[in-house]
Amino acid sequence: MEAVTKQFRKRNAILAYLQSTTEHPSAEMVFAGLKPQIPDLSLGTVYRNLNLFRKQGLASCVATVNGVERFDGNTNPHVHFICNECDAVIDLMEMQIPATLTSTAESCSGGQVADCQLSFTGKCRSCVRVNQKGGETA
Amino acid sequence: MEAVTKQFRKRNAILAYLQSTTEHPSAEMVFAGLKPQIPDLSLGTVYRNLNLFRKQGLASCVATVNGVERFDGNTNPHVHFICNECDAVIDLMEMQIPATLTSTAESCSGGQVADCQLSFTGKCRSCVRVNQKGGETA
DNA sequence: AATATAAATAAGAATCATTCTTATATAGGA
DNA sequence: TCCTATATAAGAATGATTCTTATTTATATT
Repeated sequence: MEAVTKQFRKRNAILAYLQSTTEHPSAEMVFAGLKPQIPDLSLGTVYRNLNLFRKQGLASCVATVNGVERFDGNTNPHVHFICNECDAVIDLMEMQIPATLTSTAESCSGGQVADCQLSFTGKCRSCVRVNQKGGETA
Repeated sequence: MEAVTKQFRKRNAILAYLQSTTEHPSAEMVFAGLKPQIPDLSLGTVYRNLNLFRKQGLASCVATVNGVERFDGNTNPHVHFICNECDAVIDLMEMQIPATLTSTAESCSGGQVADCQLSFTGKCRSCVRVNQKGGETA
């Protein structure tokens, strides 16, 4: 049948994928996630559209973990936790970024602030658990 | 004469360079800065030692700007401003990272927080100035 | 001093995430 | 239909970083 237009089908799928997950995927992760449903998707298309979304403000790169950029389709500024063990990037939605911070940064820097990133690194809940269960043999 | 030991001479020079600047240099920038005084310095040595310092807690990567890691020899947690135009990474030393943030993050995440990064992106003071001087011809 | 061992380094190769190039396909307008 | 724009696939190119190998240097031991 194929009555529906094909235009932007892949672009839309990439954006939808990004907005449907909180795992803050890399380009490869988006590609791997969509490939089963879109067998003729190419990695270059993922990269190209992610960069487009970034320019349009529909997505942003929230971290670079082990040399790999991690994207977020949630454009509301929020806090992240990055696990040094399993490379997970986790939202801390309960936390607020103090509103005064940005204006303070603007006056301190003398420049124009466009964005604010607040993130914590360490060992995430599951990795803490795993280590406890195993027990330390030191 | 060359009475002084040569051991760690390059390692020390790299650490000293990192600690003497606030420009948050990349490995290439450290290499370029030291090459005149140490003509037989190799880029691999810079990378290797920067990673060593990172493991030892003597330095950290505070940002990845345009795919390039930027290092900091100042181990006191502090705030950074990253310019999207000139790629400068600037300290905002006057700003404090609210002490409560880290403990809140730890309880919210359920994990163990090792570090906190707070940074602002936008247009730095000099880039704002340049654009004003030139005037917009739109 | 001679030897052995271990760490530091230079040089360049290898890796790998990302970007770029080219050709093809598709949509919309004249 | 013809023309122009954009989207895409495929794979090549780029470039930051890491790895490998051989060499050098320091230290400990004789």
